[in-house]
Amino acid sequence: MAVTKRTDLSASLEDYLEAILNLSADEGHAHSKDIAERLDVARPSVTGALRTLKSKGLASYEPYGSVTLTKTGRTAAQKVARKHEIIKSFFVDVLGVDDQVAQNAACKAEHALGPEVISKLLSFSEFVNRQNKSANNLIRQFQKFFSNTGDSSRG
Amino acid sequence: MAVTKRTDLSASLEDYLEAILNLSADEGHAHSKDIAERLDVARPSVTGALRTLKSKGLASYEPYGSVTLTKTGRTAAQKVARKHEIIKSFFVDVLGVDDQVAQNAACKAEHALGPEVISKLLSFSEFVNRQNKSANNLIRQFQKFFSNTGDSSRG
DNA sequence: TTGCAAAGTTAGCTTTGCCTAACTATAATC
DNA sequence: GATTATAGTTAGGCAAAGCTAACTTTGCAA
Repeated sequence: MAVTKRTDLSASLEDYLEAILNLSADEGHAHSKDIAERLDVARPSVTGALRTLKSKGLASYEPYGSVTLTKTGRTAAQKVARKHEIIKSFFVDVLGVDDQVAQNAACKAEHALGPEVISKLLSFSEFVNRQNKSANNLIRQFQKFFSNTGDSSRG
Repeated sequence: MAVTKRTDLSASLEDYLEAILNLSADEGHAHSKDIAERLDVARPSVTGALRTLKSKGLASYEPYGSVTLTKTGRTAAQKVARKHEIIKSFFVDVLGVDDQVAQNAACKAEHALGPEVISKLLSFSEFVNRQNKSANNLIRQFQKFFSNTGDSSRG
């Protein structure tokens, strides 16, 4: 098996990578200030994180310059973003969780779930979202089932 | 709405609570040393955590004495343990994830998922594990579907 | 009953990740 | 080209959570 990661990234650094990736996609560039806003963090915290990302070879960045991801960094960021998408889509499409709640939960869970779980979660969503009548029907049944038995006081 | 928690617990403190609860159930008592072993942490780290739990009114504990949970502590611990069970059972019974992998993933995800998601996840597992033929059948279909399309390199 | 091993604690240190206050660089406008 | 707002950095600090090394307590066993 190929060696993919030498050092595991912290949840925090994964968040920074994801923010840079998303800002680059949404705005065309990732400014330090925008990263701070997106992560709801003070500007000096971003400076520090960028230094760390650079030292790990994940981001290209010069003081007062703009931020881009290296190839390695982009790959890592995409992995996190993909997890996020998969988890959120499962929460929304299968479980019927509210979009904003799903978004927040996915933000946290994306750092907790490894490849085995993610892979199966994705397959499950795909399976269920297929033009598979019985699967679709099952989800509709579930939504109905939930509205009878489930309520938020059970959490 | 009733006030349930004044201060959110860190993931780490939740882990300690859960360990104390589980040790008490499994062994009849929770010794500091056993908590350290279960959480794979050094003994002094446990001393510190117990002091914190005590200061928050979650554990009863005197230096060199034994550890028990207060009523509040037990409630909090049970909430965490219940999340763990729900998540793990979903991973194993619905997704067909390996038991040990599911166990580890649940350990981490239990700190990330709030009541809305947990509640729906539970209902979904219940729904699927019912003597509901079509649901059962669908899960079997999924396992088959997965073995064709899913593989761990997709994570 | 003494004496020793195991359990628990203290002291002191490290890392991570965040903060505020204050300084510097940049770039935009007059 | 000087001025100034904005972006970014530095310095210094704090809290959480862990660690090791060394000390104290406790309880069992000879």
